[in-house]
Amino acid sequence: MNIQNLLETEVKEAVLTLFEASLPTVEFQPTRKEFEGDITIVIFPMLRFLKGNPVEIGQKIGNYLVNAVAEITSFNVIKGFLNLVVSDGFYMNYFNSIKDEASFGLIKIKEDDAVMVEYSSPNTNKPLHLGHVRNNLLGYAVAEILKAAGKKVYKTQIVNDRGIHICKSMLAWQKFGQGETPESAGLKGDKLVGNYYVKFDKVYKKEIASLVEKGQDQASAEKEAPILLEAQQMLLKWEAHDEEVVALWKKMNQWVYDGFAVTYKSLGVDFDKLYYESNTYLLGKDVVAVGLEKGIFYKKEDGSVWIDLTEDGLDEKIVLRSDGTAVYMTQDIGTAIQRVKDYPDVGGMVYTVGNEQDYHFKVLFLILKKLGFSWADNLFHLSYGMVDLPSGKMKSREGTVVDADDLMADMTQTAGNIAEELGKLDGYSQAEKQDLYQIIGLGALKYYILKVDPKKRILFNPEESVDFQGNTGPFIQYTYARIQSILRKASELNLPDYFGLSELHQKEKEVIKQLQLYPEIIQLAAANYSPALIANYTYELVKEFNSFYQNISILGEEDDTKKAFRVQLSKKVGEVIASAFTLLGIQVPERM
RNA sequence: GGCCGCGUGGCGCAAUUGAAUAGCGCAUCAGAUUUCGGCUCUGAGGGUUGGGGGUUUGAAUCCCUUCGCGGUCACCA
Repeated sequence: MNIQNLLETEVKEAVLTLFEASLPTVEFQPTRKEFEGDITIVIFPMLRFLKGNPVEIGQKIGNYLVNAVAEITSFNVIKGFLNLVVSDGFYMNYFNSIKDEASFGLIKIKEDDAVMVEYSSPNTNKPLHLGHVRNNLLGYAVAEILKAAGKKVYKTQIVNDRGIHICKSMLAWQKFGQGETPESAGLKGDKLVGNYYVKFDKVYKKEIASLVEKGQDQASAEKEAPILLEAQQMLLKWEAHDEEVVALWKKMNQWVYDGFAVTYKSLGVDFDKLYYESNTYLLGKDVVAVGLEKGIFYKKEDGSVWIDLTEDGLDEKIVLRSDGTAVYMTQDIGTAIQRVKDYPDVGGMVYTVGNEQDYHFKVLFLILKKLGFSWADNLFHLSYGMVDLPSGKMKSREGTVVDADDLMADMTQTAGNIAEELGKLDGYSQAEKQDLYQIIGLGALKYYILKVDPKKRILFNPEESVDFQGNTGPFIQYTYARIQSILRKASELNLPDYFGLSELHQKEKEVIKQLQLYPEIIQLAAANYSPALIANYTYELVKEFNSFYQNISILGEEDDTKKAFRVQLSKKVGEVIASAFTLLGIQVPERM
């Protein structure tokens, strides 16, 4: 029970007896540091329900609470703010109640309340890059946060494994590959296939140039370049289930999947269920037929099917081509429905997709709602901004992308260099060091990306992104490691296991107050799909701990009971840091 | 051009639901501690929250307007 829940009913009670008015809610705030008190009640919103001077009202409620609630020892009123001082005993009891709770703040999963979280969803013609990294980190973290808030979660992705872009790399390999394989080339499969995608583009550009030289105009040259026509032929063959093409497609896709598996493993993300576009690209057409009957969609003269969303402030959108084939929207409608068929407990979905598709998802959700699906009210587009480099925008064909594997290797390397300079890892084996560097490097990367609001674009500077100071992953990891060191030392001291203090140091109180927020933060983060909230909370906790650490001696204290308490408090802070970082997909090191 | 998003000290980011003097980190300066573990802590300087107007007891937050940046407006995905 935290103080807020305790006070809410008491305050309502107070207002009822003092002013004969009933309040729907009470507004709480942590008291600002410069004022005396632990929790603050804002009087202003009450003025709508009862008349009077805010200061007087505050005084009266304050008096009432001090008398009625044992945990409130005193109060002061400044303007419309009622600052309450909460007794040390309350915080001590609170801490005792959570100190052995292993899954503090986490809510047990309710099986009947499932969410499907989609993220990653790459194309199978090139390796993952920095943009995917943000996507994966966000999607994974949101999935874990939802779990922590008690939702059953299915992590999924839809693999873009078909289409003209896949045929391009297949064709280039067929023409120029000379049987090269990932083994023979010594390359990850996704890298190898990506190279042929680039190769295709080069040849294609050359062909266009030579056509233009022969007098053709640019636009038609782009459409008639022989290699492009060949790729289109290949797609037709694929759709006709041509054995040879399908075999090649399977082989090369498998190379890519093997490569992705490695990248996902180093990123630390996973999936419960994979969907493949090759299986879903025909879905949705039957639903369109149903919607057409219901009058949700309409048919144009050429046979194409549309939906008119002008009344909703959007425009008209096509859902079926005139030749009867599905478009992107059709597939997404069908896939969403398929997912609920596969997992009937799913009552909502989260789509982790870049903000260039904001409009698409707005339309998709609206269509699903109009089609009358009960779960359509619980769809969320986890939209995020682009990741730019100091050099500008990333473009795959121009080679200005940052490859995900290279990036992680770089971060690990940089973390290693910095740690090496700082020393203190003597006695570690090379393998242990490498492990640690990876934990730190990835911690830096993940925290750097997750701490900012997803909506904002990120300017990613690889050189500056590994930082060990301030609001960074490594700084928090470092604090965690320091706590572990304290615990190791403490375990040699033979401290009493019982403790209970009647008085708390202000810094101890502050740390407990910060711990107290953790369960609320998880709920809030889940409600807002916001890993950033967790990240920034963790940093606040670390700062609070450091201030505590600086101001009072933990192991130097002569009183064993106090020492034991402070060790327990440090331990709990460590646990919450680890717990919060786990939600973000970041590991914490025992030493660093 | 229509629609959507963003704009906060030099830089990078915060700020539940509209609340107290807009916080924090880097960087700069001055101290403290140097105790378990180094990069810990305290303080200072630095802001008309892009500009203008409005609603409100109260606005970074809501409304209008304007400027800047980005995205999107395909029978592509």
